[in-house]
Amino acid sequence: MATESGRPSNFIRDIIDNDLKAGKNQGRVHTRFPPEPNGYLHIGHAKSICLNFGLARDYGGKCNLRFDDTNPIKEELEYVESIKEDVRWLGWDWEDREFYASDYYTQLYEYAMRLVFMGVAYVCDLTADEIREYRGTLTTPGKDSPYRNRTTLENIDLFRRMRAGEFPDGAKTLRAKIDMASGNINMRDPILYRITRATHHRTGDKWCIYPMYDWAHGQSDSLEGITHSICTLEFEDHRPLYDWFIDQLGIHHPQQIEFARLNLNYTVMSKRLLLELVKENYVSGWDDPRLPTICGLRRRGFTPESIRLFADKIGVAKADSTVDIALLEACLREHLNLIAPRVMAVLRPLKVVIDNYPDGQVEELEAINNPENPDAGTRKIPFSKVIYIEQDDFREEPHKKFFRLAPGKEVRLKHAYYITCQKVVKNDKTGEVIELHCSYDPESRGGGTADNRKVEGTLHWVSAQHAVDAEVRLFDRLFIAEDPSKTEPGKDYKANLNPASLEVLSGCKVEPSLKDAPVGGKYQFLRQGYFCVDLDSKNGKVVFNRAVGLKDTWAKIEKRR
RNA sequence: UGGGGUGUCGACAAGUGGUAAGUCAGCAGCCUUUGGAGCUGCCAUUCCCAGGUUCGAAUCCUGGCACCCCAGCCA
Repeated sequence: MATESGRPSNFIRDIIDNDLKAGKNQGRVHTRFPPEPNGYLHIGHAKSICLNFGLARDYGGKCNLRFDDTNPIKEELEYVESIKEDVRWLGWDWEDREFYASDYYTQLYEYAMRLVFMGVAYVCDLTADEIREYRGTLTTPGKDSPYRNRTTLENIDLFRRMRAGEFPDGAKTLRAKIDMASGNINMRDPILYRITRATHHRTGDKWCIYPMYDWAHGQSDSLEGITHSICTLEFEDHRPLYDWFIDQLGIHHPQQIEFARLNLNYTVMSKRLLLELVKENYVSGWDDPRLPTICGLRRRGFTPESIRLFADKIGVAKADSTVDIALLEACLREHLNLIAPRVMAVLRPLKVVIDNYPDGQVEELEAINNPENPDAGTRKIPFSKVIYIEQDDFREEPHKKFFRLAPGKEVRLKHAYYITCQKVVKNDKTGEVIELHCSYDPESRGGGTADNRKVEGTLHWVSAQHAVDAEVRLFDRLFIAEDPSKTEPGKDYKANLNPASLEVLSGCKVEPSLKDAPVGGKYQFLRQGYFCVDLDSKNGKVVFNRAVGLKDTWAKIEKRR
């Protein structure tokens, strides 16, 4: 995990280094993570969170959590709670600096009034359609609103009355008077306030005018003394507007720096699409383990460390990019490999009777908990005459590279004995293999023999009479297409949903130590992958989610054939 | 046709005029009581293209090309 504390070079750190060298901001570094509470956080937000909080950590600065709650129609308390939980879970601490744009509504109103007094903001009576019309297009300039030259006195009066609730929703707006001919559309007299009678999750019905994001954001940063205001690329051409506001007001000037948002293949990251998948029940909820939401990843079995590691590894730059989801998975494996206890679990059981093993005998065999960490110690696992192995670990007619069990072949049972397959029992009708009869070598107890003979394969197993039943959920990517938005004409991203993204296995057999495994507990099922106890586990029923599989060389060999 | 950005390996991404880091993926091998992990080696004579400057260019200059974002009273 060395890279997590390492300091990868990136253009933002270069800027900060230079600022520090130049003595800007009295050497302060103060960032913020500014989510809108209108949805759950996803892995893309995690990139931004780790960037902002990570910068504060590395430069001995601070990072605020600020909710940009300027649109009461879309925002809810449920979302602010989930956001706080997720940021905390990721391992970051905003201490007492939990802020809301709505904390600044009064100040923002006063700032706006200042602009009105200065003659650079006016009340406009144009309808939404008219405003769009007057705005012009990308290639043609807009034209001035007929209300643009109202007197300052009239604007003061009108703006006060907007706030006082004298006009119906949408009847008027407050606009900055900048330049309707600007090539930058954001500068064509942007709207500062709109009239909307909606109950705000924090301010209730106190306000009937709400600031636009563009008006609130820069001033909020300024009020908080933010030095480096880091945001995504699409706000690059808003920067001149934010600068204009700050300069007009003559207040602290944060420096905005834009970076490329995270894209991941085989998934979607937009809040709108995630909301649709949740609302229309394509997934089980915001925390569906197939979703790239933070809570989905958490339920899936991801650790905060693995996500932070991922954020470090993908870096920060300005070029649009799409990161391979395999990198995210690799980060999870890297962390879980170090910390996850190894256990044995048979997902698709095949019964094996060891004919020469004494009836009724049970041995407690010692098993190492984690070869990567000797401190994890050992545990005892029961062995007996009838065990289960994985169906995939037996082949009647094996390929020469198949190192597992086959008629007449000897394999090692992990931590136990060598067994040799003597007889195959099949279902008369279907021909399906339903049971194996094997012999064991009593000299091989613990997994080795005095003659040092080689066995090609080592299998995991579970003693039948001691096994605990479990349900296991296997997840595959939610979409079959690298870029789900690329579809045939007339179809949308949902056409790319993977119909096999969830496979539920019941009747799985896991070793007895897992009987009371805690929700959220993470394990490596030997030779299979990393699994996490799902919150659906209750009254003795254990449910595991496969967070990620182990690298499977055999699967690759088999696929090539 | 306006404005703002970006182009370095299959995917991310360092590089800031001195001769292309690292990670993931892939490939080959070693090792292995997990076909896991670990270890070793290979994987960009070339940086969107074309000119130019220079002893020397991914880095500087000129001209192209491609891609992304912007016309919500969303953020």
